[in-house]
Amino acid sequence: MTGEDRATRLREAKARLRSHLEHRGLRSTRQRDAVLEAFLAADAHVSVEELCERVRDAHRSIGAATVYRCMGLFVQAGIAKERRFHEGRIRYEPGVGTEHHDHLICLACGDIQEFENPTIERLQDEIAGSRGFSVTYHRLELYGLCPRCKKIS
Amino acid sequence: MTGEDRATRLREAKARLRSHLEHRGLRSTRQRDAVLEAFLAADAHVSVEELCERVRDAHRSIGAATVYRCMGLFVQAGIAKERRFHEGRIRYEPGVGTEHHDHLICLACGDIQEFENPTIERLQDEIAGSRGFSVTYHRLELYGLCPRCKKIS
DNA sequence: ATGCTTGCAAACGCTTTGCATTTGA
DNA sequence: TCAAATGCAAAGCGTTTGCAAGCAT
Repeated sequence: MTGEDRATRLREAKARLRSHLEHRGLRSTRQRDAVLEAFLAADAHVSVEELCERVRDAHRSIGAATVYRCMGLFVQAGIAKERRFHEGRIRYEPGVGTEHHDHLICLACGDIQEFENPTIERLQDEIAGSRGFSVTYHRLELYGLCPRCKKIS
Repeated sequence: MTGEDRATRLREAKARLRSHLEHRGLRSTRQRDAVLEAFLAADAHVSVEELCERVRDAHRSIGAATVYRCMGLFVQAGIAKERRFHEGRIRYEPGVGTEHHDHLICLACGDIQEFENPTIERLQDEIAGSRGFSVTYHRLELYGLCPRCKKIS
């Protein structure tokens, strides 16, 4: 991602947050700003723990509860998407400026890559449709070893 | 599943457990037998909580810890497979006499259906391969509304 | 008799919640 | 001003673990 992309994404995310807050009579706070900046500056798929550390660099003594509450808010505002991989804890990825995608996860180093495959998407819809299901969302995760970890082991 | 299938599965599962235990110097206990019977008698995708209730019918005052330990043992013995859907808690499905499959889950009633699609499997391998990943296992879950719940809502 | 198993309760890790206090509009 | 937001600590939830007592071999 280029610096301009990042700047655009930040601007758009801030705009969405502002509108979401105004629309609901909620308030803009320094904590929310700090969490948003930390979230967008981090890699995709940050955990709350990682986010807390990052936020504390800018804003001493922010509570984990606040980070959780912020992220919940961002999800509602469409700024963040929640993901739960095999480890169980929640990770967040940007919800603006990203297309739908699935994940490839290295069990050794934890690396997470994204991919997208229209054929799989279509087949999923066909399978669901043939059983009368309407799909709200799906989860497709491939777990294994990335090239580097495969070599080491 | 017919009665004979069930009987066959039960027999095979017991044999596997026995051999697993002997092989490791572990012991056969009434609790392990009771949990195995309850597990195989239950629907696929039972939670530990459901399993505890069922086991208690046969064996009063069995601890949840024991059920957790039994299921861990059964997974090691290849008798059970662990699944974690959106709710977070562990569910188990039979590991003997079942083919690999993915899941279709109704968000309203919790119904879980199984499906299998060779084309999707192949595409997954291609995607992983093209990035140098070797896949150990995957997770494909389609969440939505089953025909019945779609009608009601 | 030995040491694997059990059941209980306590500990766990992550997330949510209650509440007094602070803060933004 | 005054409801919304924060920070802390406590509670929640499903799961795991330590330990003394029980039981299979």
